[in-house]
Amino acid sequence: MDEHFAFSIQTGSAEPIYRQLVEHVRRRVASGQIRAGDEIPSVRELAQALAVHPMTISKAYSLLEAEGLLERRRGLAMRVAPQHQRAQPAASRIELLRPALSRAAAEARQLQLPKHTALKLFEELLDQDPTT
Amino acid sequence: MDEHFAFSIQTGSAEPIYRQLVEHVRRRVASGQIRAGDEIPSVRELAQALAVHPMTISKAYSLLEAEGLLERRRGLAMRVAPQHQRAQPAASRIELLRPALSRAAAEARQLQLPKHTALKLFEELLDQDPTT
Amino acid sequence: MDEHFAFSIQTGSAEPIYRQLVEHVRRRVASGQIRAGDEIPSVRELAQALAVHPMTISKAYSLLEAEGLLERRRGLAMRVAPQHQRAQPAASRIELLRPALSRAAAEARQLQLPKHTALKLFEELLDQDPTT
Amino acid sequence: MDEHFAFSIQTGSAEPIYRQLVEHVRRRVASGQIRAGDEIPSVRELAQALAVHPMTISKAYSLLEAEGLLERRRGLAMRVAPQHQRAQPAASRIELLRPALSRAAAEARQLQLPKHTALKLFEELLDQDPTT
DNA sequence: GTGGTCTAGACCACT
DNA sequence: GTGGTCTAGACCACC
Repeated sequence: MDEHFAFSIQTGSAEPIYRQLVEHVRRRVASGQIRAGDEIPSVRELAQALAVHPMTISKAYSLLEAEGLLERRRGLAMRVAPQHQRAQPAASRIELLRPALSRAAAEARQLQLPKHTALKLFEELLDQDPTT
Repeated sequence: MDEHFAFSIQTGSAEPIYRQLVEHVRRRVASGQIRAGDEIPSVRELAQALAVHPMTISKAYSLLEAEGLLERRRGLAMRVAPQHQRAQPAASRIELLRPALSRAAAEARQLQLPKHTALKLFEELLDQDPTT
Repeated sequence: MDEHFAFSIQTGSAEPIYRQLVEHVRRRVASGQIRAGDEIPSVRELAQALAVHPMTISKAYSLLEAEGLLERRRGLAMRVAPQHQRAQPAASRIELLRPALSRAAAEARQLQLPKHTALKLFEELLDQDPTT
Repeated sequence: MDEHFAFSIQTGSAEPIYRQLVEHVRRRVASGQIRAGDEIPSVRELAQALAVHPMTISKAYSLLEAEGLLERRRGLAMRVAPQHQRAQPAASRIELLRPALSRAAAEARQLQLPKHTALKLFEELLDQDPTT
């Protein structure tokens, strides 16, 4: 299962690990890569796989549970809440992209970069190898 | 002079004030809006204008000095290092945009958004009111 | 651990405490007394041991991180960057001595002291009790 | 006269300009390069030559006057106090070198450099071009 | 006037 | 527990 999930985190990043996990899961669910009812890796399992403190994983899962995306089942692995909305339409998913893109746009303006230059870079980056 | 500089910070942001300042100045210099040799506002002056503690400003300035962008002159206002590269060409400035845009691209991929959808949003955001 | 580290500072000195710490750590690492991967004392711990404000320690550590010598790990103690050059060979360490010695040489010349006189004094001082 | 004096200061140094001047003069007098009765450049003259604020020069001169090395004469240029001890013997001059050399020795010990290595570097530096 | 250093202490975020 | 950020304010040094 770990392999299908392919959680990836960057310990050196400015973004805290638990938040990287939360947003990662949100996007996976929104895009339909993880579906309602799917089990997710246990805290310990994932903690070991990512070489992270279990409490960090736990915190992320708790937040996702609080927002109703995950569901805790006593003695069993957590799973994506069945009643949770499945893959959202692109029109809705796009809103999850807005914050990051809005920030990039603000920086581009401050740098006084021509619009086409910024767009060209973005297009290149969208085409890149997903591991980068 | 404050008006020409128009430093802007957001106190509620997750990004620390001192770092907002650092990156703000970097972009201003890279885009040529502040040029080599220009004096920057004094610590106290800017602190008062932004309603921030002087040490916060000082910390930002110190970091910019450490990276060679600002120059300290004892007893005088700091200024952009004269030997510093002036306004960088777009080809170079674009590199300052890459991190933010790279992150947005990664998110777009995770959301499995069609390329043109992401590009369209970015284009819209680039056209927006430069309130940031 | 404090004892092994034996950080020493002089509060009365003209050199600021945080800089004394920075250079102390640099030399310890260069000489191999502290090695890549070693943890350094926590900010609070060292602050208490030296009877100094924690922020002063923090400032020193931040500078060492900025130059890539220390590595920050969120929620954990900082440590010497693993990828950092371990103990440097004498040929390289000597460069860290050059500034202080260069200054002394300039003064000796201005004083028009015979070379052997200056050298003799230096030799004596090198033999002295390492109280510093 | 400026040429014979050849005051040299480094504005980028950590040592304040006024102190560089004070110690420069002390060493020149101690070594006999400037003798009792010699006139020194006026504040304005030297300030212009060094591109430094006149008050900085004035502060240095005042300190030297306070320690009895210089003498103020109304309406005339300051001069080295006639009663001031002329060139001091090497045995005495060496004491002026001790602080800088002591510091270098302490650093050499912390770097765990072999004695002969440090001595060799010092010897090289003593032989170097005085302008360095 | 300029910036620098340090202290005291609150509050936050992360592991 | 770890470090980070910020404020309030004192005191110093320099120009």
